[in-house]
Amino acid sequence: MQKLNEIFFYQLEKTIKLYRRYVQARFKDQGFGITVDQWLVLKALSENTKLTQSDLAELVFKDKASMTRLIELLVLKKLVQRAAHETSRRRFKLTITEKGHELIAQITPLVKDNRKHGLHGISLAELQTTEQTLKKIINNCNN
Amino acid sequence: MQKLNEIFFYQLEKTIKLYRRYVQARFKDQGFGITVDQWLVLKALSENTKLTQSDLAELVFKDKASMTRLIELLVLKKLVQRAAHETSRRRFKLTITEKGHELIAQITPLVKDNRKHGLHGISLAELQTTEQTLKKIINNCNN
DNA sequence: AAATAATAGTTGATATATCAACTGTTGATA
DNA sequence: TATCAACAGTTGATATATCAACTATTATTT
Repeated sequence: MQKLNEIFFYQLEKTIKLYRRYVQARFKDQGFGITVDQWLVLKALSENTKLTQSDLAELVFKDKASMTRLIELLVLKKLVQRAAHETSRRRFKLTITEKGHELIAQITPLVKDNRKHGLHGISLAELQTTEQTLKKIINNCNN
Repeated sequence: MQKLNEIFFYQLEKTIKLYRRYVQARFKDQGFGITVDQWLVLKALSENTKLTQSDLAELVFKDKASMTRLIELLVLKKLVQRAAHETSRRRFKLTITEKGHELIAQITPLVKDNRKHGLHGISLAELQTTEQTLKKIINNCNN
């Protein structure tokens, strides 16, 4: 069998973990007291206010229980508010607070810069091929 | 800013998480009572007996404390043995037990099949480009 | 050789993730 | 409309990850 280091999926894992570590370190450096996952949820919510906790869980690849707790944290940090849902008493209406919007505004340049830094020196063609490969793998794993 | 779904690193994360989930499910289905991380450690050890716990931690992107506990589990499962190191009293000599070797032999076909399944329909050229992209990202994150 | 720094690994505290069982609510259907 | 299934979210138990502080040992410096 191939050595770990030569295995494609090992490299894939290595890449995303290093990138996450890089991003998390920058978040910390610059005094943003949130995790990458919390950021993803915040960003998803800012794109679409109608997302339920279950939707969010799926989006960031966690289960509902984890999402309950993650959102509790965002609420504790006063970045997100939970309110009664207009039509369903099962759901919550999740809204980003003023403080949350401020954080998003402040962190966005950093986030963009992280992506740019991570993708530095990679041509558009390479990137597109890579995206295509990822899509195929995603498909393969779903059946 | 782009939507989450259009962001390259989000796709990257999605890919590896789905693949992991896929592999873990197959491990479970077929009655292999180990996690993907435990498998990676076992495999790394089978490639190189001289690896220390710290080496292993770095290899699978965890810290030393996590590795201590992961190895404890492998020892409990009687897949790995800890013994005194020949030259250093700080280290352990980690060896794979007979049972461990058997597990490796049994799980290897499944592992190979998983990789094949995950990469189905991807050309060699695509794969190589993708690997190159990953390497560049890894480099970018390390400085 | 003595002092100091660096290394390998462990431990306890804490954070987070996952699972299964649960509540309450809504949707479907008979 | 009464029944039952599906759904949204929570909770407690448990597993795992991470951090910081620690011990013991080995390597380096002076």
